[in-house]
Amino acid sequence: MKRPTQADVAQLAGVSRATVSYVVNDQTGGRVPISEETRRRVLDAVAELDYVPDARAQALRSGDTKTIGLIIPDIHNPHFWEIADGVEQEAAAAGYHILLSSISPENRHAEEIFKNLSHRRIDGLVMVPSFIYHSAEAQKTLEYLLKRKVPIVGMMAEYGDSDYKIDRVISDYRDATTEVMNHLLTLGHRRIGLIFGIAVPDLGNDRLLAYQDSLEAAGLPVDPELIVECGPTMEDGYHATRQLLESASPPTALLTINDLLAISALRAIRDLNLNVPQDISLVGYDNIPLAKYLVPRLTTASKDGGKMGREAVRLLLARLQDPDRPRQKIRLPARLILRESTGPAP
Amino acid sequence: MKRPTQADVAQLAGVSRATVSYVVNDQTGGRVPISEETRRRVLDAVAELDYVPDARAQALRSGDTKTIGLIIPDIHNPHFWEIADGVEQEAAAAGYHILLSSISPENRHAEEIFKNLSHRRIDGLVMVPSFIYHSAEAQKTLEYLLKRKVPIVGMMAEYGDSDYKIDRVISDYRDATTEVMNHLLTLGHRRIGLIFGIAVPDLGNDRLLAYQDSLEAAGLPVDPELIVECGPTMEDGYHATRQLLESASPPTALLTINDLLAISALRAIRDLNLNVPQDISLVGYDNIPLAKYLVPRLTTASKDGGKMGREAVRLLLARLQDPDRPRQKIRLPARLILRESTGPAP
DNA sequence: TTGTATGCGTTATCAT
DNA sequence: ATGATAACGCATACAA
Repeated sequence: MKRPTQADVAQLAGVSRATVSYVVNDQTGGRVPISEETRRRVLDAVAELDYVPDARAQALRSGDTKTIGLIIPDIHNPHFWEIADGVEQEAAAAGYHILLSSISPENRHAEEIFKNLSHRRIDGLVMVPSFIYHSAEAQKTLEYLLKRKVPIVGMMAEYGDSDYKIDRVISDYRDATTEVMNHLLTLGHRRIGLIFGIAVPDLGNDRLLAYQDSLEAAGLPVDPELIVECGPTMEDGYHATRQLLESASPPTALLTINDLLAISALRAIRDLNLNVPQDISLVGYDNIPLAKYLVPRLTTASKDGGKMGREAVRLLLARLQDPDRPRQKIRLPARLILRESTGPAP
Repeated sequence: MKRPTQADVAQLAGVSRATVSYVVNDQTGGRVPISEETRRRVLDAVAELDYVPDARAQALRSGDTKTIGLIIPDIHNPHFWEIADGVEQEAAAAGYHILLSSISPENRHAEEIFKNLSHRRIDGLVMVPSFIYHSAEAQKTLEYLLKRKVPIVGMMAEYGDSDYKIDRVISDYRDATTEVMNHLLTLGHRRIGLIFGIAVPDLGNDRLLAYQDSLEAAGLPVDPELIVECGPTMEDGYHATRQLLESASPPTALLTINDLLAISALRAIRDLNLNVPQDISLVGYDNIPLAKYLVPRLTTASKDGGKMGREAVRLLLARLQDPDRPRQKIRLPARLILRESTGPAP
């Protein structure tokens, strides 16, 4: 069965198409008055036919699609779901839909997806822009969108202050990492390892930098042996941890790039018959919801992904309303959450 | 800067709009021949202007939006993210985008979201239809879409065989639960608890039913005290577990409705100074990626959400091609995955 | 208070 | 080999 159009409704109600439009869009409250009689007839016809306006035509006509693109780097990381959740909620509340793309680094389609978003004429874009840095093609598309004044909000680290002219939700783990390091140093740890499992180069540099700085500030050497770079999966993290702990002089404390890898590190530690935190202290990042249910409860740093997502959308909607407002930066500090996985150095 | 349209390109290239369309859509290979000369001029103009066709206009013209709606019940459950991931991948490969909606039970906007999907003229819909059952409004919208021949694929349990005329990816835990129960029974467990943390009534009935049937088949009573209904969050699961284990006669084995709740149950068990599996056996569902990294490694049943998602999209695309093909059911069996969290009854 | 006419950017059907 | 033109469904300025 064909979908009814405005014209069908108009015909059934015995009015013109314009009138249907007025009634459906409630312009009645505004400038165009509609008689109760007509109004009812139209509404009846709408109900009768199950008429639903066609968003494509509306979009074509009005210029905006009521759709926001969302690009996240790794769909398998709960931290990014929280962001997505926040974005979805805030957007839905404002009548916007989310076009979700997960651009993982293995995904060669990155540029294609990105370009497709432009093709779709999204009203705005929220992204974790890490993937941008290493794709010239993606950068070009970004420039394109920018030139067309498509509002873009990036959720990024402070340090990676590339000069794209976009609104930002800034949240990184630099200060939190300094806190973590001080915490561990105070507990007497001198050899602190870092499981650096990242999907894309540069991602996680906030943590790496602060880690190195803290070490130097404490007059400790930065031992490259203690920094294990690996892939972003739990399996990568598991093997990296084993490798590190089985080395000649293993660390007494371990930072992992995120809570997921902390879980696999926990497993690796257990498989080596060591205990957390007695034998080794462990710290994750992101404070994913289950972190506080782990055994032991995980010490971690928290970014509040939900809030990041909501703030990002708020920024986006504000710019949509006023395209020329000054560029904004919203800073969402990360908090250190002390739980049970850290303790005195053995 | 305004976005360039087909007309702008045509003007710059000194050709008609139709010609631009031909070149851009590569109809040249098909029936419409274009001279190399013209072709080049158009392509140059496209590059010059950074012209990107407007999907809205294309959609309006062609009738389809290259967009698939996806409705999942709980954005916080990794299982559903795996489904989403599968859907996204398969859809992207075919040039489709995903419009994601998470309809949680607390979300009063359920019908609204659903209706909105219709408003958007999505080409098809993939959903976990549990939420449908309890919203008359949602049912109406479903009927509406069905009547309009919008392809819908449901990912559901076998038993909940409502008679909507849709394609299905069937996957439930009925048989897997029977396996689980036999496994536990064989290990000597006689009092087996069930943490039934569900977001929506009826969800999880596959597990509940098989649980009860297995008990009866073994000549064991179904003790309502052993079945704790609670909400879907980890906190709910934590409290439910404590409540159950602190009761007069606690179980020696525990099923939780999903792995997330199993993690919180693990925590609760630990807080009561009990050990898994020595004091109590624990089984989850969904085999989320981190299940095998838990301490102890979690025995669970697995549904392969990624595959469910991919199959769902395949079904959808097939029906898009041939709207009148016979209705399909794809059955994806769940597997029992024995790990370390189950052992002999104490 | 309502109807008429026009255009949004495409594509497909005719002509030429 | 290319161009003119008519839809697609809607919203709005303007006319009545």
